[in-house]
Amino acid sequence: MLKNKIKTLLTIQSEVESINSIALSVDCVIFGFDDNKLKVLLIRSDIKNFKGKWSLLGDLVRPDEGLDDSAYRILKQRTGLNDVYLEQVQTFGDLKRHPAGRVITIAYCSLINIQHHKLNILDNELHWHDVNTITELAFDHSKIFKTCLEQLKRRVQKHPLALKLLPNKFSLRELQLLYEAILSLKLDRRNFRKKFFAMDFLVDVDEIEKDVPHRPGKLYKFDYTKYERKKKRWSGIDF
Amino acid sequence: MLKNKIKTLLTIQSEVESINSIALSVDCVIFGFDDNKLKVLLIRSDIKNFKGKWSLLGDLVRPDEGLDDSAYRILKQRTGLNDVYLEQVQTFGDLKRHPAGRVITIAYCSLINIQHHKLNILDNELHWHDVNTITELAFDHSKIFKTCLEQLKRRVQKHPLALKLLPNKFSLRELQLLYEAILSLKLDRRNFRKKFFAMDFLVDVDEIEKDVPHRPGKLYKFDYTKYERKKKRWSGIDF
DNA sequence: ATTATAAAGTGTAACAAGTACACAATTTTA
DNA sequence: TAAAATTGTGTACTTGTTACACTTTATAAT
Repeated sequence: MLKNKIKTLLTIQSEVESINSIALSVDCVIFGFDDNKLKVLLIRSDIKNFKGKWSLLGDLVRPDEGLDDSAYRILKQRTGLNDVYLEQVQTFGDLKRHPAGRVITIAYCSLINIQHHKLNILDNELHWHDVNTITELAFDHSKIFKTCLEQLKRRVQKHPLALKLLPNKFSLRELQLLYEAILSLKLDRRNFRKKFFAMDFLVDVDEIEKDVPHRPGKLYKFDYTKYERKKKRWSGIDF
Repeated sequence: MLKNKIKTLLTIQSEVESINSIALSVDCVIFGFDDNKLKVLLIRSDIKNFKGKWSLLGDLVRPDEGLDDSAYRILKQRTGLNDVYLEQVQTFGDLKRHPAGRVITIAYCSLINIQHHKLNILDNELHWHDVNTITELAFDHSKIFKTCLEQLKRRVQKHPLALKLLPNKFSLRELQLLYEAILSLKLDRRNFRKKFFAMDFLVDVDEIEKDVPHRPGKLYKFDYTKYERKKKRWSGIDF
């Protein structure tokens, strides 16, 4: 009996090594916007080789969950948020990327509103980092982060994604500072406003900014319904 | 001692069951251009559930090979070609996408010159299909194919990828027919030529078309070196 | 040889989109 | 009440995109 059990287990061991020895994880690049800076949420690595280094938030994919579900689970666990913007970006599978063996990871990009009332980063191993001060991260996370940031830069120029980083109501100054932070460049205020108004997705909520040490600006919200309608009407080649 | 061994093996068993029971494959969407039509290379599925259905070319990723390497291996095996354009597109991991269990797959898009002298599709289970006549494919391959085709449409508008589908020397008519096939629209000949010449990457090879039943056009080749140089100079936000 | 056919090769005007740029009005703070 | 900070607004210029027609050159058919 015992001999049999050992035999079975040895078979499994060999399967692990020969067939199934690729593990699969998801890593999330979670962006936020605070203090007029684009930030990314990182956690201190607890893995021996990278002790003390910062890393992306990730976990192994469970055999019974979809890939997106896995990313949503990680986000929910770490931020408490449920309905967030999430997009798969790229899969990374270099042979040596993980010291524990062959682990390939699917990178997701997430955009969250850092001021969201439900957002609570309790874990003090977690920290929001200015994207411009990111240097070395654990594993190949620098590469993953760079890839996601570049994709974000590309995407915000064609889609109104960036708004996911702002509160529901925002001023045009906030919106412009956000774009400037993401793209790391200065934009012309008049042209920026003209462009956004021309899109016709901003709704004047008839309120003004509070607690600003200067003339307050009007607040707007983004009409996602209108946007989705218009997007469908284009349907075809899109960017 | 024995007890210890069993313990180790049991740990491994539990890892297999809880963590590691996801298999990983690569599927290639291989595009070609022939008879003024955009084509995709498919193979008849040998899997029971999809007997007779066409499917993309894929294989399991080996534990000791990189993801791109895996895709290159598949291409080499099936087409005999070595240096082809390859790009990772997206990873698909729906729970029920494969009848044999949990298999997640990384989709690659490849562009090859169908007239390449080294290209030989010996296997008669392989066939080039007009992309416009693709209906139902095995597994979730219709979805994967659609995703890759859409990405191709987007990419060719900003990058000169499509040229990988043509022979080294080509006429402007061939080039335009190629773009029209990919984007499924008609383009204005004068504007098309103007745009391409303005890019300044086409080199007149001082030859003309042969065996065409009309006035032959000049042949050009694409200056990749010049293109790469210019691309680096933009380096920053790119599409 | 002559003619029909098929596509090559070429430029300009109209329109749309993007950029550069300056001043008066409003609110807070000192 | 003056200074600071930012809102709010329009126009001229430049660049890119689209629409559009005729002459030339080679082949194929008669």
